[in-house]
Amino acid sequence: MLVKAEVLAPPAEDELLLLGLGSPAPSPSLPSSAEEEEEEEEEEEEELRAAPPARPVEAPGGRGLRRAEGKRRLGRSRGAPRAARTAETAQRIKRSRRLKANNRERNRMHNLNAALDALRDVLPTFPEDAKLTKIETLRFAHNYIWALTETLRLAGAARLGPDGAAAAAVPAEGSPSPASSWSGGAASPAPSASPYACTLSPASPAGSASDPEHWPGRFAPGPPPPLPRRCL
DNA sequence: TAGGCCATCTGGTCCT
DNA sequence: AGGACCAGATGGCCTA
Repeated sequence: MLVKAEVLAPPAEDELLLLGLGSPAPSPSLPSSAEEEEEEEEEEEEELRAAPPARPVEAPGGRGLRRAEGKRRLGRSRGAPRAARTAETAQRIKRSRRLKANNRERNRMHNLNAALDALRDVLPTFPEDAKLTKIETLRFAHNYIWALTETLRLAGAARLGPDGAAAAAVPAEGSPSPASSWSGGAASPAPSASPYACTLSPASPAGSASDPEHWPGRFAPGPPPPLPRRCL
């Protein structure tokens, strides 16, 4: 499943860019990336196009002056020495690539988060439950899949034969059949459409619980239950 | 206020 | 060379 990153992407600031209006004062720690990125990209392209005759050196804050009606700065030839200018050019290109990489990384993480959200959507939780954290979502999904698999296995065994298999299909506690006890009855992988009488316990399936450090807090592994669910 | 969670930046590494 | 992926660092926000 592919989820477009744009869904979660921050609002576009294209208009501002097109109008030549940068954000008033981007905080130093949060460089209003998209915008700055565009600027820098533009700079890089200009840099590359106009490579040999280096552009006049600008003060770090003087971006707005860059396209000042083609007016040449006086003293261009008297500017920084060529070596310094090329060094600065290299610096700017480096910076531009960094910003590009930051942008890609941001999009990548947005995609990851979108996938995580999609996963949350198909996990059975009480609606009033607080949003699962990332790690909780992954662990819950892991256990949920395990529980569904187990349910299918037991249900299949029940259908197959009367000898032993049927007995195995009935949980030891004598509770109703696993499949029917799932909210909505069907072990659908997309149960979000129906209200839930129960929710799965995110407790670990057997086997992966060996490392307690991986199961902190409310996701600590309990005894591996045949059906990790929590009916209150 | 400490701790948990998160988003973002960053530099390194691997892959195409 | 450029992009994807990864892990560490950092700072903000929220809650107990």
